[in-house]
Amino acid sequence: MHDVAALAGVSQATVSLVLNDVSGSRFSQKTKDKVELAVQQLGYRTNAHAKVLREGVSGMVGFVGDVVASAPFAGKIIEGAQERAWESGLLVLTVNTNGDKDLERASLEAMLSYKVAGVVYASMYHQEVDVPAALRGVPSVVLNSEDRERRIPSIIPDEELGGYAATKRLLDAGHRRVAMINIETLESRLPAALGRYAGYSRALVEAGLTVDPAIVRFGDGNPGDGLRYARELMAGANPPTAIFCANDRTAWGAYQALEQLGCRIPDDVAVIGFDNQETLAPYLQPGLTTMDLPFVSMGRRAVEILIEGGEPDGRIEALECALIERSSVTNSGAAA
Amino acid sequence: MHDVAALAGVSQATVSLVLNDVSGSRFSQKTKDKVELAVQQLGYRTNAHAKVLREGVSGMVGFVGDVVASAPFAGKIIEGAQERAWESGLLVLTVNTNGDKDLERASLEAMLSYKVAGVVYASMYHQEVDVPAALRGVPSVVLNSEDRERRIPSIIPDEELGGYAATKRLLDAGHRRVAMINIETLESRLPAALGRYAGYSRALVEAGLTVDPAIVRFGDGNPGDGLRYARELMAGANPPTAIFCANDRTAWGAYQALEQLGCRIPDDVAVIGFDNQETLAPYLQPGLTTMDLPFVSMGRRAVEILIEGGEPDGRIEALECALIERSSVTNSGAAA
DNA sequence: TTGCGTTAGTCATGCGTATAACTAACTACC
DNA sequence: GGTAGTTAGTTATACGCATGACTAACGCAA
Repeated sequence: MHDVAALAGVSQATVSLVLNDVSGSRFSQKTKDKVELAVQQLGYRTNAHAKVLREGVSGMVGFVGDVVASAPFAGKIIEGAQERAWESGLLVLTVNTNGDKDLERASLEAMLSYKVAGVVYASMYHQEVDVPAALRGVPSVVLNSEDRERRIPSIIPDEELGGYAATKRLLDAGHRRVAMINIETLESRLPAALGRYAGYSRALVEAGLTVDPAIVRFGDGNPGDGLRYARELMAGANPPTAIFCANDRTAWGAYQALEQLGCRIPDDVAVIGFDNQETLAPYLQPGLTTMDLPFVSMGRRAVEILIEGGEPDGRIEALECALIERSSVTNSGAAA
Repeated sequence: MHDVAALAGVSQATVSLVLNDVSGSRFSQKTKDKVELAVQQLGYRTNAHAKVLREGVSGMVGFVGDVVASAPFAGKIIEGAQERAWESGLLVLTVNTNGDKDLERASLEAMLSYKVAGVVYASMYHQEVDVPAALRGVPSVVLNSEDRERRIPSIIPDEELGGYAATKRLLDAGHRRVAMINIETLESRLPAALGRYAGYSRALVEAGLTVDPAIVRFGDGNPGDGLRYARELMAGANPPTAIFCANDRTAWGAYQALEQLGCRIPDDVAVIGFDNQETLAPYLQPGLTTMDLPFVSMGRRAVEILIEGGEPDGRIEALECALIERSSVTNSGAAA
């Protein structure tokens, strides 16, 4: 900046004031032009660190996740976070800890050294999470998990509402006998399994039906169990006309079972999935109607809370899952 | 740091020297302890910006990608980059431009303001890419693409070698009639399609065979075309005993065709895929043997080049794809 | 002429750190 | 007891920027 000032024949202060277009101090157009020209010629770029040093707060937010990269949704969450951050002129510092607590501590430390405006703490595999002590006093948000101590706001997908919407979609199509193949036993306390099942129950009850244990199964989330349990369900005394699979891989297995049995989807049996797995759901025959998890929105919302910077509380925000219509559920009227 | 010094009853310089454990200057254990204690009590954390300001270079690297987050591999590349960066104590500043050139320019500008040690420029959809002018003079690497002007090193997967390895795997199992279903026409210039086909050809030629156009097809990379073309191939006069599908989705379609025809995999017909799509390949019946793209390694290698900081040249580094054995190819001996 | 307001800038300072250059006190040796 | 060498620290400075306080030059009214 001193170089620019020298070349333009003005003081460093003038350069700063002109470049930041500070209101209140007026400069002649001639001076402004000289400065701009010198900036061009020197290829000058401001030093963000000096600015931060002076102003005390940087234009960055931190994102630390224990996500294994293979999780296909990790990228979406990060993208949402980064997108929202940039809208406020912030950059995102990303760290992936793969569950390594030492790395987590160290990288968090590094981020805080860089005076990040806040930290998104994304933990993918635990319902309740212990937020690192270092985050005390730093604006932070827990993503896809919940702060065990309820001090920090958390963002999660609304699994219950998603299960409700999926089931209701089947009921609205006229089905009265709706089975569910879940992805875990309820004892596992997996929030996805719990929530989706709760939504399923609520939708049935609202429609004046009851949950019939004879047509509820708990698999492992893979196609093998989808195949096995769908076959079982269809072989039962009073087989369902629709199956709600708690994830798309399970639905894939159900497709295989139904094909083997000669059942047409959606005419004989409707199927609905969950997760909207993009490498799978669109390519099943017929295309799988399923629930989309709001990963991008979750990333966005997390950063937004950081930016809003209100008083931190332990509230949990559940974001809605969108119904993705394809062709595995008929549009109206009863089936079978 | 002045506060720490005051509390410990020493000078700020002493604190700095003790904390950085500077060799050459010896301090009494007593002084060191006093400093450590004061640091603890105050919860002092060094200000990275002041450090950068003084030293001129920050502990961050930039990662800018035009990747849509849905690309399941984006996360892997970023993870690899971040992992390698952290091994050298660097943090990664991530930006996802979704192809928006203005955003790209602006965020690059911001990164450079933060004095990043280098920039990884990841572009997913073009073979040749115009590297932004701002990257002149900044250590940078082009990832999964090539600098049109050949000034900056590029990292890509070795598609040709992958195609070769996949085909050779089939030949080694005893197959002499190996078909290929590609994912694009060669005219599309898609490097993946081109390279995988080239590898396929080379393997055949090396084995003393020739490429028979009668058993080569060009699909769209989706299961539909896999199904269609596999059926066509098997209906031909001299059907193949093995099919190399240039991606896993296509292989999925091929599985469907073979099932419909009553062919057993791998005994009647062997199938090999490409991409090692984790939501698909392990769940096909039988598990799909396929080639894994080295995304994590590519991310790692890109940052490594930045760190090595040699004289930049336009060399292209192609990283090897690993063969993932599952059960769609027999281990030895001829088939059919 | 004096005094005051306006315009167009400049000066000086501090943010927090690392380090070259310096110093004070002590030890060892003749 | 004087001097050189060592130990254990301190002082001062610069990195690049933003900004409150200041100033020089000019116009204009009384």
